[in-house]
Amino acid sequence: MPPNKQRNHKMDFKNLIAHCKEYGFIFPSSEIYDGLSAVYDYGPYGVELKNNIKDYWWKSMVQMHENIVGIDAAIFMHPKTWKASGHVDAFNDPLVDNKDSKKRYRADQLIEGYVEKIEAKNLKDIEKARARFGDAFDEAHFRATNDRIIERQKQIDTVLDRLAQAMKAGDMEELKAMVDEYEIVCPESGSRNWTEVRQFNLMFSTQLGNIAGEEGKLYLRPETAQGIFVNFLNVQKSTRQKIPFGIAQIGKAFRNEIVARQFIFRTREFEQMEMQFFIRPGTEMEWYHYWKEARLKWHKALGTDPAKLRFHDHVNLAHYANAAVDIEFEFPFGFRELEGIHSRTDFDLSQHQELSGKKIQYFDPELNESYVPYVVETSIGCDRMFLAMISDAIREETVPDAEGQDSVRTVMKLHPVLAPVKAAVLPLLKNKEELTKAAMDVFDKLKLSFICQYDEKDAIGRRYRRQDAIGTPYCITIDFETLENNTVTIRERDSLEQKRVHISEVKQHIQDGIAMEQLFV
RNA sequence: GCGGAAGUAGCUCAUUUGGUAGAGCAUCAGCCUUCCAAGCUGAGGGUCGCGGGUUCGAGUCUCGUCUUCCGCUCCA
Repeated sequence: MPPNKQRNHKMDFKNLIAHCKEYGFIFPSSEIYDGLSAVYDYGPYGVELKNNIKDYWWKSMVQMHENIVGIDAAIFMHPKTWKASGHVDAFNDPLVDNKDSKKRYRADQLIEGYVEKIEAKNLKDIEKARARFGDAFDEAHFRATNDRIIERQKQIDTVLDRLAQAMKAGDMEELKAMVDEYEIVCPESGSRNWTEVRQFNLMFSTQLGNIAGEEGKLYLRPETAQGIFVNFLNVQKSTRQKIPFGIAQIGKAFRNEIVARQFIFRTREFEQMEMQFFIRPGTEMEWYHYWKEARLKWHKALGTDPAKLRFHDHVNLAHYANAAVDIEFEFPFGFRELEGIHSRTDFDLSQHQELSGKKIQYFDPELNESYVPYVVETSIGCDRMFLAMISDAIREETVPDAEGQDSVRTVMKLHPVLAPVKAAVLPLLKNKEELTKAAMDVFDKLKLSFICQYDEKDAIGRRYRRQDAIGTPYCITIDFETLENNTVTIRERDSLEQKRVHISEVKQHIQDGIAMEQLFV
C-alpha cells in the first residue's frame, strides 16, 4: 500500500478487544481473580454508549409509537412461566456426542428415532396387508392380531416407557444404557462411539428462600419476552390500548450456554431489547413485514455500513413461530444474528392462558368477538448491538501530522447520537491561566447539557487523538483569539475540520449534531 | 466438548545455550510549549497466570491447573 495514500484499516478483533479495555469500554469480569469466562463489565465509556443505544431503541419504540408502551418486569418469574413458554422442556436437554463425527445429539431424540424405525416396519407390514385384503382390511384388527406387529408394538411401548421414566427421573446413565442397548448409530458417522449422556440445562436456576421442595426452585429468565406476555392483561387494561399495540422491554436475560464465545457476542448474562406487538389473528404477515422493514431502517439510520447488514430467513422454525427472520450484521468474525423478528402466533398467550387458567383474550369491537391475540416480536441483543457499533466504528486511519507526514490515528466513528462523550473542552495551552480559566467556563456551561470532558494535559494534537480513540464528535478549543472576541474553534472528529464559532453558539452546534430527532426522519 | 496459539509493568513487547527482570508508550510531579500522537528532568509501578517437580540456582526446562484468543453446532 502506498505510504502517502489515505487508508482505512479495519482493526482486527483482538485489537478491538484490547482497545475496548484500554479505553474504558469493556473490562473482563473479575479480572483480579483471573477473570470469569465469557463475562464482561462495561466501563465508563461503555456504559454511556450502551445507555445511548438503549435510549435510541426505547425512543424509537415507545416515544415514536403511541401504540407501544414500555414495562420493566422482574427477572424472577413464577416457575410455571417457563413450563408455559416451553423453556423447561426445550432448554433441558440430555446431550450426547458422537466421538467420530463430533456431532452432538439429544439422546431422547436418538431413542425416539429408534422407535420410529420400528414403527416404520409396522407400517410397511400394514401396507402390505392392506394391498392383500383390499377394502375388507381392518387396520385396528390387524394390529391387534398380527404376531409380528404385536411383538414390535410391545417393544415400542417398552422403549417409550423406559424413555419417559428416564427423562422424568433425569437418569442420564439409563439414557446412555438405552443408546448402547438398542445399538443406535450416529446418522453422520454410522459409529456407536458415544460419550456419556450429559444433561445441559440452559436455564440458570436459583432458589427462593423458606419454601420447601420443588416450589422453591426459580429460574433466571432466559428471555424478557415472558414478562411481557404475563403482563398482557395488566398493560392492556391500565393503558386502554387497542389492538394492534405493542409492549417494549429492555432487560437482562440469562442462558447457561454450553460454549460462550466471541467477546460480548455470546455471553451467559446478556441484555435484550424486546418488543411484542399484539395483533388480530390473520394479520400477522402484514405486521411481520412491517416490522422487518422498520427494524432494518432503524439500523441504517445510524449510518452503519449497509453492506454489513442483511436479512436471513429462518428455515427451521422454533416451536412458537410461523415465520422468522434475522437481521444479521457482519461482525469481525463474519455475519451473525443481531436481531430477530418472529411471528409467534398465539402460542405464548395461549400457553399462559392454559397453565394459569386465566382468560387471556382481547375483545375486538370491530369484529365483535374475543380472541387470543397473535404476536410479532422484535428482539435485539443489546450487547451484540454494542459490538456491532464498535466494530463498525473503529478504524485506524493515516492522517497528516504537524509536519505533513503520515501518522496513524485510531478513531471511533460512532454516530454522534451514540458517542459516549459528546464534547471535549481544551485550552490550547495549560500554562496560560487566561486560557484554562476561559476553557473551564465553557466546560462548566456545557456540562449542564452533555457528557463533556475537560483536558489540558499534553500537546493539543495528542488531546485530539485521545478524544478520537473514544469517539468524541466535537473538540472545543480555547485559544488566544477566544480572549479577544469570545470565539472558539470546534473540531469535527471525522473530517478534522475546524469551525470558529461564538461561545454563545457552541451549545446549539453540539445539540444539532447529537440530536436523536435526525435518526427518526 | 475436541483441536491450534498464547499468558512477563496500565498497554505493546523484549529477556540469546537456566544465573533472582528491561524498553517504548501510559501514569504522577516539575519545566517547556500558539492547533492534530511520540520535547526535557525526576518519580512510582512487576509474587514473570497459579501450583508442584528437576537444579546450587527457574521468567527460561518439566508436569498439572486456570484463563484468554482462533476454528466446529444452537441462540439475542
